[in-house]
Amino acid sequence: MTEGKLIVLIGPTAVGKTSTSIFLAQQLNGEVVSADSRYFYRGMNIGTAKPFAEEMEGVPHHLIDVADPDENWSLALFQRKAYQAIDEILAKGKVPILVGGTGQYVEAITDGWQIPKQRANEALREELNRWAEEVGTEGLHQRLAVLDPEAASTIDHRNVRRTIRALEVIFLTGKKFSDQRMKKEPRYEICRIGLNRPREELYQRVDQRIELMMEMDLVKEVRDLLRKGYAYDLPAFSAIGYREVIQYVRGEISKEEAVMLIKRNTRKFVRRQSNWFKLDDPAIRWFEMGDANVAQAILEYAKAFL
RNA sequence: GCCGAGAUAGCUCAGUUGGUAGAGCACGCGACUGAAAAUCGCGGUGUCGUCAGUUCGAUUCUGUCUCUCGGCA
Repeated sequence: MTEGKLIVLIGPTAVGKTSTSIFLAQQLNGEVVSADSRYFYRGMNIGTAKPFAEEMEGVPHHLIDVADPDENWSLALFQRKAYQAIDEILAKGKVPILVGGTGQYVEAITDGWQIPKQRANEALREELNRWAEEVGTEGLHQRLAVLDPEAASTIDHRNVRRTIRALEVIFLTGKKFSDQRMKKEPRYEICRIGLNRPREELYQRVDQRIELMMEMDLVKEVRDLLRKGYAYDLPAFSAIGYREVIQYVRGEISKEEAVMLIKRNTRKFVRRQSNWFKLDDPAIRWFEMGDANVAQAILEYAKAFL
């Protein structure tokens, strides 16, 4: 028994999710729930390509500008807030449209992820990081292999970050990480709509978008954030565009290098995103954004689902 | 015009005491459960500038030509 119908719009950065989602919401009496890990943060607008208020054309958006850059959001917190937003929209008799972006976050909703309850513990993470420097990442991973062989087998031995998270959960809960990480039936009946474009075209759009970001003065946006007192090494500033501009602002690289790096890293990001949303996934109905009347075709498909 | 250095993967370059080659980046693929725009793994890629000589065998040695970059006129 699901709690309602959910439309999920997925696809890589710069494919055209924003305009499609707003069009769908207008046509279907819907509201947008963002599944983009960088839209949470207030003041991070240009570099994240966050939709502007005018662009939204009155369509309500959820989970955008809900935190300051020094508040650390997470998968579990996102999941809770997203469920809440979706349920509220359904209660109003409207159509929720989840739009992302962040593959892990989308999947947590669409695949009913049961996330280990243990929250992040910075002190322990620091301690484990120091330990990793002593015994090496291999040593850390071997420790995990002893405590939770199943988790160890799914985490690469050189991936310190994921190894540390698994150890953190085990140390703090006294239970295996692999036993606390599960999937249940999704809470909603889901219609997955994938937006696609040829890679080459996507890369071109990415490059153009980045030039535009520089014209809109991303550098000033970053300077303003730092001037407000936010530390340059906040997790939120690991976002593409921000970390490179921060390097530039701190005099570590030239502006040209920063732009080049932003382009390069965004392309890599496109590829990593494509890993979550696969073209041969039978659960996703893909639409080519270059085609004529795509928006109409997507609308028809969504209507048939509802 | 002369002298010197160079020409090897899409790019920057390494290398082969002669047995047809390898790094980084780019590019492609994959993992992902409270940092995820994060973090990490796997994989191709080549007439080794031209023509000739020496050699069983040349990308490697010799000569030649072409081009590039320095310096000197």
